[in-house]
Amino acid sequence: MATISDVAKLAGVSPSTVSRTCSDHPSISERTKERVRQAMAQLGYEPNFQATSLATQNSRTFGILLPPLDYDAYQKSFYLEAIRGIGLFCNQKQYTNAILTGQSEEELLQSVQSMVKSGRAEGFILLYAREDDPIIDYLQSEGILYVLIGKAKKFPGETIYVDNDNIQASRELTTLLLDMGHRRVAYISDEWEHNYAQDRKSGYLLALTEHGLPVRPEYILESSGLPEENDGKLTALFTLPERPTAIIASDDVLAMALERAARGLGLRIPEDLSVAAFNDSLLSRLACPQLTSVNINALQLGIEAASQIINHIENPDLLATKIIVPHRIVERGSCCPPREKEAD
Amino acid sequence: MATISDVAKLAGVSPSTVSRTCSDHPSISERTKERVRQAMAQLGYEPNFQATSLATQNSRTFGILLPPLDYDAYQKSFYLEAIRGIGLFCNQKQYTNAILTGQSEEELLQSVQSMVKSGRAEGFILLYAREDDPIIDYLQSEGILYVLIGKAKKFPGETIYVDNDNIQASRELTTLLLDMGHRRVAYISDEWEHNYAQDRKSGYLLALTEHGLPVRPEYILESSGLPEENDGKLTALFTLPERPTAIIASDDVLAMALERAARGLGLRIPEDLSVAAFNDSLLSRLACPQLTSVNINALQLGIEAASQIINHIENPDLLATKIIVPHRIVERGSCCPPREKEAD
DNA sequence: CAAATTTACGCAACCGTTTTCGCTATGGAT
DNA sequence: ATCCATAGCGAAAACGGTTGCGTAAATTTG
Repeated sequence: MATISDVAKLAGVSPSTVSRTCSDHPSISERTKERVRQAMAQLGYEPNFQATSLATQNSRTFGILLPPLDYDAYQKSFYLEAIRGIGLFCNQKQYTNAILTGQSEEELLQSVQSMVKSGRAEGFILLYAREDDPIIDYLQSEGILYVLIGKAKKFPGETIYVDNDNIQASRELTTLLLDMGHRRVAYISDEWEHNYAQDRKSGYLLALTEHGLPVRPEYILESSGLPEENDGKLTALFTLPERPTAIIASDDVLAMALERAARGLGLRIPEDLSVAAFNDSLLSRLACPQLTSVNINALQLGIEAASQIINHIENPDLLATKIIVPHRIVERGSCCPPREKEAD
Repeated sequence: MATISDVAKLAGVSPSTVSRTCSDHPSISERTKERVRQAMAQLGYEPNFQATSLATQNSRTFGILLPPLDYDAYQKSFYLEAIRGIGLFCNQKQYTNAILTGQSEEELLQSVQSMVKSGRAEGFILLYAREDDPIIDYLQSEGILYVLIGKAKKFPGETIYVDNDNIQASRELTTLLLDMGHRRVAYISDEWEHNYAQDRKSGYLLALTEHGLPVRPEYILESSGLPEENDGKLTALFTLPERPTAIIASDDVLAMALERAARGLGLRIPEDLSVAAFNDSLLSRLACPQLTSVNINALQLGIEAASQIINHIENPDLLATKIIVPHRIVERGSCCPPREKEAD
């Protein structure tokens, strides 16, 4: 690899002049700069990354935190899309990102601490947001920059986060069903630990209230674990004396599991049960009938998160902002008006 | 952040002694080492990463290449699992990984070149393998270390790759169907550009031949693009005078799309059509009936790839090895013996 | 007990940049 | 002609480590 002094020699100048040429310093004449640029091109010179960051004391690198071991979550395309968005933006801005993951929360925390103390990372993007997170506590207490994808619960106001307006999205989705004539709409979520599920529930509740409908606790299912494990609870829901005619799932995967359970009980979709969900993953296109789902623009969530963190790295005194990425309800065949006799 | 001389002062030794203590150099007495270690612990010292890599001329970092823009591929959980495996191993070994992606192949190539020339990466893991890849050409011509997940076609023998035995897996899967009594088994793949699809086809062909069955070209569908776009071809396949009674799909997603198409033509699964696929993603558990699929252990593919690249970074004269990660056929409800009248 | 060896550590050079400071021309003002 | 800015560039000191080499003290050897 060519070094700065190789370039300097070839151009007949000193290393400092080459360095200044790279940053387009005004005190170098255009003539000299041109000579230097030619030499750089000729040698295919690119400044050594470690030397630069040692000298400037910044690493242009941040970590991306995947949630610690959570098998099924990893099946979800959301993370990959977000990562891709982050990667895209990084490449543009000449930043580097490092994926961090661990078997456990402690392992992940250790990696984070190590990245910080060794000066490798200038900040972190958390691909998840949960209520009580030791990692956030650490970052917050050390004053380390981080961006959340999801909603900040613990230190809102002082944390930067990128999210959808999940309340609004859920409200719209619920309203869609209500406007079709449904009066018995259920809500199911699996990841209670992830804050966005709570917002989606809030939006659901809001829409019900706005339409003057009562909130029936038996229509709200908040569980966790593999889809299969919920079959019992789902069966209970669908065999209620007044079973719901429509249901909102906080996730496509959950919706699919739910459809399985419903079909097992002889319910047809959408005739007997309308289903709407979130995330608009490939699944929603593959389901029969295709699933009405809210597209949350995961790619753009990633891009915005990267944009935010880089912006804050370069301008440390910027205030904590909150970015809302738009959503889009994609209507497909899984929702239809309720049958006459079942309408309220 | 504490520096090496902070530690040195506190321990009453020179920086070199601290450095040597870190690497457990034999020429430092155990007594002194202990004093230094205490000082390190007290200050929470961790060597500065950029300084270390500048001095030792190695960055303990490699890049992970996602395939350039390929919308649907990103929906697949394979990449995420592999990334997670890589991340897990990296953290253990104190290595850093950087995700690289781009809108186009050129963009990605540029990022790779930049990583190399700036000394940021010591190697790359390619999460995909395709026939004619300018990136591989570049890496090969510059003698840069890389590990493929998938099968190396262009420079086998000189490239390190981690893969499943796709031929064998496909052969077993096909045999499974043949042993059930199926005689008209079709094969469909979408990603012709990815080499593993070709191995899966080979395994399929092999099994047919071993059972003395003819290869019917009309039973082999190799296409690309979104699942929906294949509907025409699939319809043609299923309305053949002698339509297949079983079908192998190179991917779960494809299998789901295929089931949609089949159901649209009134075929029931598995009674009228047995379906078996690859990848064993969450999808295969969510399908009705659940899908028989080959689990390829994506997590371990990632782990092995990381292990290989780190091993080769640290021992540059190691020979190119080839790692085969075991697969596992997960039998679920989507396959059953053909109905009498349809059996050969 | 002197010589030779080994042990245990420090000095200083180096890795490839950035950046402060200072030097040397040059040109304009006086 | 003298003085002062200013433009344009180089020397050298950081940045925080690693490592070859030198050397004093401790130990072994003859």
